Amino acid sequence: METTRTFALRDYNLATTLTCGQAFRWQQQDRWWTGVIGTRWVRLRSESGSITAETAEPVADWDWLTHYLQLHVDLGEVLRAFPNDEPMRAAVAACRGLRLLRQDPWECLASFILSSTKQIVQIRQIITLLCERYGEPLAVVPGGTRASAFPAPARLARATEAELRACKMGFRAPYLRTTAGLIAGGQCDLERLRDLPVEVARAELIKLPGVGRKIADCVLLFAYGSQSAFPVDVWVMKALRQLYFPRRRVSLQRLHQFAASHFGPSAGYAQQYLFHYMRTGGRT
DNA sequence: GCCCAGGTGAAGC
DNA sequence: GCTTCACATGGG
Repeated sequence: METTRTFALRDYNLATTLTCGQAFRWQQQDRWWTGVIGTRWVRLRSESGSITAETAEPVADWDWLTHYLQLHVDLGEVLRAFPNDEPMRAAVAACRGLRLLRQDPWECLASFILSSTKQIVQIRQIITLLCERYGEPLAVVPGGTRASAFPAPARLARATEAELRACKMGFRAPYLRTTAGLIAGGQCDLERLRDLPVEVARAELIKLPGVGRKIADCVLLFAYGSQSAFPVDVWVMKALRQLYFPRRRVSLQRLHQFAASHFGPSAGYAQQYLFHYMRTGGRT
């Protein structure tokens, strides 16, 4: 049992991974990245060849952290499965060490319901308010900033629409509240979806209010790890059209077909590389 | 003021 | 089927 542990690894850009728009609660404080994974407060520090983690309370088994960070993944193997074309070579060069996390399905689903037509900085604001107001307080290190767990579905289902709107989520409030109720009531079982074929799980997710193809694909990829999920938002659409179909009109449906056939067994990773590449304009 | 942001659902054709 | 529009809020 200890509160600190160091993990040896390579090809892991912690800062890019935690801020590239897949998770929304990580904050930089001095040399540490502070966040919450499940019901544990944790902070992470990256050094060359290792990541050091510190928790508030002693930990016997660190699997929750290595699983979240996907430390066992061989990034070289992932990248070798990318198509060998110019757009992907440029994206890889711009996103050194970018990894996919493996997040909690409910937090991921709720976060992306709040993401629609919002900039990442605003999504972070909304989620911060939501956690402060409705999440269970967590133990932190002495002198650490207060922290809360992501609010449980039942807690958000119990909030009023007006209360949720006060967290600045606007028209997304009824979507979040109703979906929270369906999860809390067991009409949708997020743990069961983990074991279903990806097409079936996607169809189940899309039944939830405020969840369409894009948000369903985010949950399939970021929470369940389905590499065939390829979320197409405005940035990825821009990337596909500019880089693969310049000066042509291509429908969203056609882009999905192209993505499904072109990007291979690391498609989900390829999507995140294109997303980050476009958002940062090729800067690292 | 204007356009845009990790979209979705409903209404119109 | 596909296209258009409303929906809140804040950044640039």
